[in-house]
Amino acid sequence: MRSPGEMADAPAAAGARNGQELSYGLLPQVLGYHLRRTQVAIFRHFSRTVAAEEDITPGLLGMLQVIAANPGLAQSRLAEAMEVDRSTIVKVVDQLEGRSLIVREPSPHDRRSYCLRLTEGGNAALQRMQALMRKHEDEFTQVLSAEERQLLIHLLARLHSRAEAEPGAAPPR
Amino acid sequence: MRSPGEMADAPAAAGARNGQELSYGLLPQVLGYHLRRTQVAIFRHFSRTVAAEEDITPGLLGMLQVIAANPGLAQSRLAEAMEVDRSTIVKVVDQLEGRSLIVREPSPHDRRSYCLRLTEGGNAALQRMQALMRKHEDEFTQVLSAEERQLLIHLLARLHSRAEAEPGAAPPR
DNA sequence: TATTGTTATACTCTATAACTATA
DNA sequence: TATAGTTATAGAGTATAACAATA
Repeated sequence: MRSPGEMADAPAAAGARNGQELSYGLLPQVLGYHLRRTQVAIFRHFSRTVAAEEDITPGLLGMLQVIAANPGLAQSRLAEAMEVDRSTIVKVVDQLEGRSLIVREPSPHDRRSYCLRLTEGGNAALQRMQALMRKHEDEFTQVLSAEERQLLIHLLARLHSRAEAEPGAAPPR
Repeated sequence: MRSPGEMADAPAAAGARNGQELSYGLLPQVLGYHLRRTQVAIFRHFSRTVAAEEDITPGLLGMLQVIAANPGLAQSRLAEAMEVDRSTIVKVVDQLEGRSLIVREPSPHDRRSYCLRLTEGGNAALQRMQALMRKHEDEFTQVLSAEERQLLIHLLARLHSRAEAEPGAAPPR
C-alpha cells in the first residue's frame, strides 16, 4: 500500500497546498472514481483542443458520427443508439440542424418520422472534427502504448456491453 | 474490422429494433465514447444496488470517503480534492450535514473556515455504504479477472493523473 | 393501441460573479 | 490583498408526463 507506482494513488494536481498530504481513502481502489476522473480529464482536453477550433461537444460529435454512419436514421433510432430519451434528442437535432450540419427530411414511408442526414457542409465539418478528434485522443493517450490504448478500450467495451445485458438493466421502452 | 471479438463493436443493447443493424461509425475506436458508456453503465448499476439501499450518489459517497480519510478537512480543501468549485461544495456539505452524516465544526485556527468531520452515524453509514460499494463494483466488474480490473484502474489512473499535469490544464485557482 | 416527434417542466451538476467576514 | 464560505444565477444535460398526428 505504500510503494509508489504499485498502487493507483493520489492525482498529481491536488494537495501540497498547505504542505499537508491529503488522503483519498479507499477511492484509489474504486473503479468508478477513476472513470469519473478520466472522463473529466478527457472532456477538458477535448474542450481545449477539438472544441477550441470547431465549437462542438463530445456528445454532439457522437451523434453526428452515428447519423453519418446511418443516413436516413429516425430520431427515435438515434435516441436508442445514444441511450437517451426521445425528448432529449429533439434539442440536439435542433442545434445540429440550426447550424446546417444535418437536415430533417420527411420519411417517405412514415409521415410521423424524419430521416436525418448530414448536409454537405456537415460532412465537411465532420471530416475536420474527426481529424481533430483523432489528434486529441492520440495526445490524451500518448502516455499509453498503442497496445495499452487498445486494451483499455477493450476492457471498457466488455464492461459496458456486459453491464447493459444484466438483469434489471435497460428496461424496455 | 469484421471478426467479432477482435474489435470493440456495437453494444449488445441497441439495434435489432427494426431488424436493421445500426452502425456506430468510428465511435468504437473512440476512447471517450467507451468512457462515457461505461460511466453511464456503472452509474446505473450503482443506482440499482448501492443507492437502492442507502440513498447516496457516487459523488456524495466520494466526498464522505475523503472527509473520513481527512478529519477536520476544510471545505475549500475538499473542493480542491474533488476538483470542483468551492461554491459547488456548499450544497453538498449542506446535504450531508442535513442528514447528520457530517458536522461543520468551527476551526480553532481560522474563524473563516470549518472543519468537516463524520458523525458517529456518518461513520456507521459509511461502513455500510462501502460494503455495498465493494459488492457493487465486484458485481459490475465480474466479467473481468482481478488482474484485468487492476490493470484497468492503473491505465485510467495513468491517463487522468498525466492529463492533469499537461500544459493548459488545471489553471491555478 | 402503439409510435413519432414535440413541448412543458423539473431536477442534478456545475460554474461565474459578487458578497461578508475574516486573515 | 487574499482567502473561506456563501448566495444568486445561469447553463448544460437529463428525465417524466402529456399532447397531436399518424401507424
